[in-house]
Amino acid sequence: MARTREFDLDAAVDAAMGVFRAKGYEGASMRDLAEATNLGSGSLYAAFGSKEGLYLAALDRYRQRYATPLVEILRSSDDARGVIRAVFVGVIDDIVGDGQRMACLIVGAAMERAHFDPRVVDRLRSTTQSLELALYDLIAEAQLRGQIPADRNAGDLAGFLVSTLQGLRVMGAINSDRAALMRSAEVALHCLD
Amino acid sequence: MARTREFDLDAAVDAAMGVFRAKGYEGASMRDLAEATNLGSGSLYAAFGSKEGLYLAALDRYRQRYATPLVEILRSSDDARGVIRAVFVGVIDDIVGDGQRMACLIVGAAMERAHFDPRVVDRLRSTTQSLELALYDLIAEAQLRGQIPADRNAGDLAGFLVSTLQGLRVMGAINSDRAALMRSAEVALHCLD
DNA sequence: CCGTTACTTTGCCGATCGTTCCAGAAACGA
DNA sequence: TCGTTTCTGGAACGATCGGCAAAGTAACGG
Repeated sequence: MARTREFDLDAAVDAAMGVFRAKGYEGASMRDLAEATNLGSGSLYAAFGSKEGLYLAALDRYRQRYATPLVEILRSSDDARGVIRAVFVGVIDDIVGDGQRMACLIVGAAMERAHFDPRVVDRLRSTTQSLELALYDLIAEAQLRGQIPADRNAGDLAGFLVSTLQGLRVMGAINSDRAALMRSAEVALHCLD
Repeated sequence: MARTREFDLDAAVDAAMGVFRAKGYEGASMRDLAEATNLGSGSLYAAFGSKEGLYLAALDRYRQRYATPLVEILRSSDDARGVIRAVFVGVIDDIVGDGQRMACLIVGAAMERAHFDPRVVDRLRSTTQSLELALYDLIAEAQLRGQIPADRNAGDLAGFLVSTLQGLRVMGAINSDRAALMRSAEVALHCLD
């Protein structure tokens, strides 16, 4: 055997994720990434293969850290309106929270990379679909209990809510106005009535 | 006097807009832009000052060409639901239409440039606000005529609809499924009932 | 027709891009 | 402790970046 890896791969991915959120894919240079991760470029290439590979790892980390918890919230309770509202509030707080960074790596990836990298598209579809599916299950069961009108199509509502979340992220990038975002979210929630 | 400008500035801006839509701000090089406009880079710098200046001109062109017509549609009729649906259908067709390009330079600018360039932010806010105002006027007058329930807040609805449009552009970049986008749009329109 | 003026092109600048490679450091088995 | 093996950081690669300056060219007033 021989020398073992010294640096923390997870921490490096986290740091890279931050750089990509702040500067985008093209705007982030490998030097930026090497500096942020406190690694030499050789180590980065040995670990991730290429800038694109590092970006995919950062995108996966973002999904795991910010998208998966939303699904878990949605599956944590039977109070459909309550958990959906909680998800919306969480996302809005995230948007307004750190105004410097790109709010959402997923929306950024959709705009900047989806047309060039099918692996990015796969990940984005997987994320939106799992979110949509969690919403669908939640809504469908609430309809069975009569908490949401049964004449609405649960799949349509789920897709609409996912779309609305992405819209809030865009609007938040243009105008980081928490109250305005909340008003739009409340209108969207009103669609469940 | 002296020699007059030979090339068509408008055509150059159009070509640059296409390049920025396809590649984003950082992804588009001045050589890409010079090639697309059939101009020397010197002419581009004489006319626009910098890459950022050219980007702003392209963004303004995009607003004029794709955002202003939406406002005009909204102000062209008293049939609130009809014109709003027409706007949504138009945007969705635009999204699905040319699958290669970034659907919307405005969303792309919001993600990639808003955090770096306040002049971009000004333009994005101006565009979303004019769209929101047109929607507000339309909805408020429809409420006076009893075509939309008067207990809804017209401003909230207008902001929500603008946000929804941006969300559709993001979802379209991830999955260019016209029927799915239309279903989400129909749910959003249902909020006017 | 010429002088002037402005526009266009060309080529190049220093800097930086993503990537590769190598010399040295460090951790293992023996 | 030593030899081997792997990892590390930084130097350096060719290419390309945004930007610029100077030479060349075309259109005007006179």
